Amino acid sequence: MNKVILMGRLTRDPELRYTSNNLAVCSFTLAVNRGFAKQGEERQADFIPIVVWDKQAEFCSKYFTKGLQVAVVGRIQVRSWDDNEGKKRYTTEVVANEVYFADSKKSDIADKVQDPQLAEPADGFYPLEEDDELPF
Amino acid sequence: MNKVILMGRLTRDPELRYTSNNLAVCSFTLAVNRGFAKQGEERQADFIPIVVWDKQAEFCSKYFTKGLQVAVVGRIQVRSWDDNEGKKRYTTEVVANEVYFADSKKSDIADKVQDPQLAEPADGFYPLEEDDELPF
Amino acid sequence: MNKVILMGRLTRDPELRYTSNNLAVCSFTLAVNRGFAKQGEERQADFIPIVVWDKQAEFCSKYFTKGLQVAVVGRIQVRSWDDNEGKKRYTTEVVANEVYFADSKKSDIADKVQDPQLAEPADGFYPLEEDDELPF
Amino acid sequence: MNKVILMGRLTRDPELRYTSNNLAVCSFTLAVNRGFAKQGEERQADFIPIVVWDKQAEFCSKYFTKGLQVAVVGRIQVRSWDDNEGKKRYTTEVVANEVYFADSKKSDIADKVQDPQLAEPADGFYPLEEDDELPF
DNA sequence: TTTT
DNA sequence: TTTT
Repeated sequence: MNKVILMGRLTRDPELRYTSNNLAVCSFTLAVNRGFAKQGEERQADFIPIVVWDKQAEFCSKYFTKGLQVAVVGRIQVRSWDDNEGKKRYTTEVVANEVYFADSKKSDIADKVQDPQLAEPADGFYPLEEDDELPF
Repeated sequence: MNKVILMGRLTRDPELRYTSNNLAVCSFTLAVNRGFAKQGEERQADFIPIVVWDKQAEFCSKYFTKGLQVAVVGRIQVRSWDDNEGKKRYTTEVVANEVYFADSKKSDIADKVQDPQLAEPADGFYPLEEDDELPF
Repeated sequence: MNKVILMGRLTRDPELRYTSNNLAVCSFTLAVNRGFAKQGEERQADFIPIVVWDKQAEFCSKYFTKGLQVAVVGRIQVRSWDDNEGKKRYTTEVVANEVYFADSKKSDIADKVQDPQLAEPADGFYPLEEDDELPF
Repeated sequence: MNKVILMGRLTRDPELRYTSNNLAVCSFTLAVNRGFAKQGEERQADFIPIVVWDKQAEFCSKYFTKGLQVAVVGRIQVRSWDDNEGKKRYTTEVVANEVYFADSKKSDIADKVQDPQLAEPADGFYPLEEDDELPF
């Protein structure tokens, strides 16, 4: 079991790319605030990279914008890679398989969108093919 | 482990009451929409009763109103009681110990509220005393 | 958003039935303990009804037994029905779309099971047809 | 909102340390398997670093061992630091505030342990003091 | 008894 | 590199 639920704001507009296999991947960072502000201090936040695949990727790319408050459900993924000195590095991101508007005005969209594909979110363990590597 | 995360809208203004022990309890119902709308159909929803205790109860009572979109984290609780024919009945509710605005405009409040008590949410298994029965 | 994560023990062997549409449905109750025991007291528990559909239903029926510790991920569903006096009654259950062994010995099974269908859990909002009513 | 729920096995015995402020911190890595095995392939896993504070830290250090299956609830935390070339690096971990045995035999312990302190898990935003930096 |  |  590997479940993550986040609510936060996009730090930038999302980026949409395609794998060599022509599968859509959308990426953005969520600023997730921690608790309430302390007297005289700014609220702290965690900046968490999110990756979304396929139909959901296109949905995010179309409707999400910088500053928008959204909620996502997904799983934590830890990828390892070698830096240019040949040292092993680790990248952690949240692979989201459900995305929501957490914003009054925008959440009306969900009432209008009727793409049946969107009603069946890709499951948490997306069946990536050998060549469906992340394009970044 | 017993964890529930919901996002939905209040079907009415919340109700604030006090136990005989003078502990605040706030209750409301969340309408949680299911997936996306089918062509020509209305979106379906689950109507889920929420209970919040103590400081958080007063917070909800103060800031939450009918129609507002909010998110809650809590646990499922099943209470049994006897109806007037002496038959055992079951009531299921979500006891929330974290509450959030899922609404752009209202979520500004979190940046301004500085009650340190609110920064330490009551934990999921609230140490209710013998006489801290639900007042409803 | 409507997300539930539970870990607990089956109070009985699960029951497997089929809808008129021949879709498998498995149901059981999870006893989910609350926190730790108080001195001299028994641990309290919530008894939460679980419903599982399709392939996952058959999986549960095959491998789950009374007393086994398992974990489930799903959503809360509130169904209304009329009792024999014509009064509206409400039933709350958790519709699980991911199920796990939370038990050392049994969790080995997951290493051996290779049904690709099981790797793609039905999503949270199962597309029930008009006649896929719960058979109970 | 920042919620993580994981179930997996410890890759090593946990490590217990103390901050300069004498607060206990326990750290370990969870191997969380992804879905089911593919034909002829090994199951893949994510290796996720976990941090636990205070009473819970001492609990984990006492009862958790390499290979044990456990479940945790917490939040994702992203820390930044400067490497020895002065480059900004990011470390992601899960700060757990609830820990459970997901293992038949060990979960009996929870029935016996009666430390009231353990019944009140530290909340997700632990009020770390200025000098309660992670000791690693 | 239900929200947008 | 960060959001309100």
